[in-house]
Parts: sequence; C-alpha cells; structure tokens
Amino acid sequence: MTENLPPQKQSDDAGNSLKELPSGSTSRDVLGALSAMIDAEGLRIGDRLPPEIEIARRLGIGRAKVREALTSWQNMGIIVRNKKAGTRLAAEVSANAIHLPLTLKLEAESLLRTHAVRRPLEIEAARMAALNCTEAQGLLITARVAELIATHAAGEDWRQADYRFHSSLHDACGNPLFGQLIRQIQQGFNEVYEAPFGQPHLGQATIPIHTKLAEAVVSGNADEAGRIVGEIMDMVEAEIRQIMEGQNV
Amino acid sequence: MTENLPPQKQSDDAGNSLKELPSGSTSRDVLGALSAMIDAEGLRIGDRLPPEIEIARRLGIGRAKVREALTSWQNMGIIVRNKKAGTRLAAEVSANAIHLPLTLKLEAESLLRTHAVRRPLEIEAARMAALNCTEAQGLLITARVAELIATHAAGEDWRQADYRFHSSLHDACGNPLFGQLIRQIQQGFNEVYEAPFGQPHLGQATIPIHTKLAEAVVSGNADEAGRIVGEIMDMVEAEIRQIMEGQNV
DNA sequence: ATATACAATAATGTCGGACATTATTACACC
DNA sequence: GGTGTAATAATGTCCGACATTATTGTATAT
Repeated sequence: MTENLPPQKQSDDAGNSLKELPSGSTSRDVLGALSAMIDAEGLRIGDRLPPEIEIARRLGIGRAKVREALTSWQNMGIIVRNKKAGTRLAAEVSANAIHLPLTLKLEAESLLRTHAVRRPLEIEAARMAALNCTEAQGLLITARVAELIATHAAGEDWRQADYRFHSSLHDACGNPLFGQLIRQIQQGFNEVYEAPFGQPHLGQATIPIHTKLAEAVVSGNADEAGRIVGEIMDMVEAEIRQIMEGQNV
Repeated sequence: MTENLPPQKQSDDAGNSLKELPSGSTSRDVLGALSAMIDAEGLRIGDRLPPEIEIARRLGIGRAKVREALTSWQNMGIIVRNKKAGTRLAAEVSANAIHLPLTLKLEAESLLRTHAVRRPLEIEAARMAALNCTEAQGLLITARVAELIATHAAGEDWRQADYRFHSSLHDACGNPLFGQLIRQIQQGFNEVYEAPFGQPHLGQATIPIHTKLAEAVVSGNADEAGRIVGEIMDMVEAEIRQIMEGQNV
C-alpha cells in the first residue's frame, strides 16, 4: 500500500482547517498548525486526528516531517498512535501554548527531596482550589472523594481513585501549572525509580482525612484545606522515612 | 551526499557504547539508549552527540527513527541541532535526570500563573534555608545581600546581584530541586516574555526588605523568612498587575 | 608568522517510495 | 442477530536521493 491518496477520498472533517505551511517550517511549526486545527475544529481528548499522509498533503510537506512532529507529541503524552485506528488526542492542547522544558537532576535523597518540593505545591494548589473552585468542580471533588473512600473500603486498589481525586483538586485551583508540575514531577520520578510511589499501601493511612479535605475545599476554607494537605504530606513523608529505614508498613 | 558510511571513517569516541536495539524498539527506546550513552561517556552540556547516521548504524536502525527520537528531544530543549556542526546537548541528561515538559498558554494570565507557582516554592525554600543553612552559607548570604543593597544604592543594574542573592538562599535550603525548579521556571519564562522581567525596575521596591530576609534566614527564623519572601512575592505580583493594566512603573 | 578568501566536506533537513505490521471495517454465511 | 474471514486503512520502518547550512581545510597574500 503506497501513500498515494485516492483522488476522491472523502476524509473526516478534521483537517479542513490545515493550510500549507511556508517553506522552511520546522516540526514545531507543524505542531503549531496542528494545535490551531484542534482549536478551530474543537477536537477533544479521544478524538481522532487526520491520518499522517493527509496532514502532510494539506500542510504541503513530506510525511517524514509530520511523523517527527507527531513523535514529539507522542513522547510528551499528548497523543496516542495506533495502526489503522490512527492518532488520537490524549491531552489538552492549546494553540497559543509555549513549551517550558525543565530538567531536574535528582541526586542523593531524591525521594524525600522530591516530596519536599511537592509539598508546598500541593498545599498551595489546595488553598487555591478552596478559593477558586466552581460549583461543578465542587460536585466533582465530592464525588471523587466518595469514590476514593468506597474503593478503599471495598479493599480494592485505591490508587487510581486517589489520583483522580487529587487531579480534580489541581484542576479546581484555576492554575494549570500546578497540576502539570505536580503530575510531571511524580511521573518523571516514577520513570527513574520504580518504588515507592508504586507501593500499594503508601499513604493508605491518609485516606480517611481526604473527606475533611474535600469538605474544606468545597466550603471555601483555604486555611483548613492547606492544613490538611500538609498533614497528608507529612504522614506520607513519615511513611517514606519508615520505608527507607527498612521497616515496611 | 548519501547516507553511505565511508567504510573506514574514524568517528569520535562518542557513540562507542551504543549497541544494537532489539527489533520493535520505539523512539523512546532510542532516547533511552542515547541517555545511557551520554551517561557512560560522561557527555556534558555543550558536548556533541554522534551524527544521526552513526547513531542509526550503531543501533541497527534506520535514520528516520533516529530523527524522530532526536526531534522529540529537540522540541523539549534537551538538544540543539545545526547543520554540519551536528547535535549538541543543551540540558542535563543522566540516569538521574527527569525532564518536565511544561506547557504554558500564551495569554494574559500566564505571567501571574507562573508567579503563583513560584511563590510557594520560594517561600518554602527560604523557610528551609533558615532551618538548614550552614555558617559558611550564612556568611555568603550576608555578603550577597550587602552586594545587592550597595549595587542598588550606586544606581547600577541590580538584577544580577538579586539573582545571586536568591541563588544563595536556594543553595542554603539543602534541597537542590528547589533551586533547579525556580531558576528554570524563571529563566524559561524570561526567554518568552522579554518584558516585563526585562524591566530594570520590576521588584525594585522590594530591595530594602531583603536585608531583613537575610537576617531572618541567618538567624534561623523560618517563619519570618517565609513571611518576608511572601511579602516580596506579593509586592512583585502587585507590580505585575500594574504593568498588565498598562501602567508602567 | 598571521589573516583572508574560497572550496570541500560533514551533518542536518526534507522528500518520495516501498513495504511491513497492526487493527479496524466490511462482507459473507449461518 | 452472531461469527469468521478477507480487505483495507493507518501507523511503523527503512532506504535512497538531494538540498541546505555551517564548519574545516587549503591556498594565497602580507
């Protein structure tokens, strides 16, 4: 099967807004054009992007450059790509976005140091969530904490529910940088070191006070939200120290 | 010029540690192999990576996949690529380094959002500096604040002195991740927004209270250090808001 | 010796073509 | 309706050719 387009192929609507790029355009420009397309056509997470060969045709460039651009996005988690199924959006994309690439060099005591950096970010995000969250976000937070408590009570793995609850807090704070930083720090750490965030019991003792945290956020009590998050982080830190001393929970 | 390798081409040492990848390897695996090579051969920022065609040869893959992988790194600011000169390392890559691809929307709020993320980090770093700084670090902090005050009093550009003072605080906090995060967030942001951080007067009104901040840190008063940093950040924020409303200082 | 100019060359940038692999879709049959 | 199979769409991979850019090497002049 060659890349020759069937002359009368009716494609999806996606891609209609793509226009030829000027010569000399970089893979970054390709990503910019794709971002604008996603904006213009209102694509959402899960939606399919046009096939590579069509993107290439519409932008007036070779497929190789399209692939380089898309691989960049893929490695950043922004898209997922499957044969035949095509390329789907996996994260929010904005047309007017810049990329701020940060590099953290982890050295000794990286686990505790990473935790120490996350602590003020998590506290501030919770405080801001208490101040800024909308009624809809409050409902979501309430639902998410109920899910977390129920999952834990059922004896199932509650980590995904925990992640979802905290993500809803980050979203509610109104500043996407907090969520991005916290998530990426944790994810980057997990890629370098397998444990202990993967441990099924880490932080389990904090679950009951998540309800009070959700209540504080939803009722707009920033001081209380920040205090409880600090308490949660301190409990997790104590547990980390125990693990590091070779005493498993 | 084709991609055919001259049979007896003597290349640089870099690349000797690259071994053939198993079939089915992804561009992520390529980046992992390159990371291991950088580690093994002690490459530093500014050092040159092997040419694409050599990476491809040694890994036993096509050049296209190498290019896709390298483009991913390029778009994350980890490498820079120039014709003939080749590909150079632009950020730390090591077994212990994690890369956080932050995305920032280019809109009016971004200034304030970045500032909001820096605030808790700066406050926590100052608190930790108060708790952890050594006698030598305390002397350095004292000297740096004196330099800042003197530079400002002499009517000169005090921004470098300001940077050095705050760096000494970050260093004294005992957790290098704070300094790394804060510096890179500010630096990356400055590159995109030349103003207002390029303005020589932004934050000028905060300079006098830097002396009290240094004293609080050196004397070990974490609460006071955190309070003053918070005050500094709030004053800068107010100034940013003024600039955003079109009123230049 | 140093400086300048120019050609050669190395390395990235780009494209088209061919084919492999995978997963989805269409169609036939029960 | 459900099941099985073939066709097909889309990504994944590699190769070859050539363009572009910047560095390096060499010749010449002072």
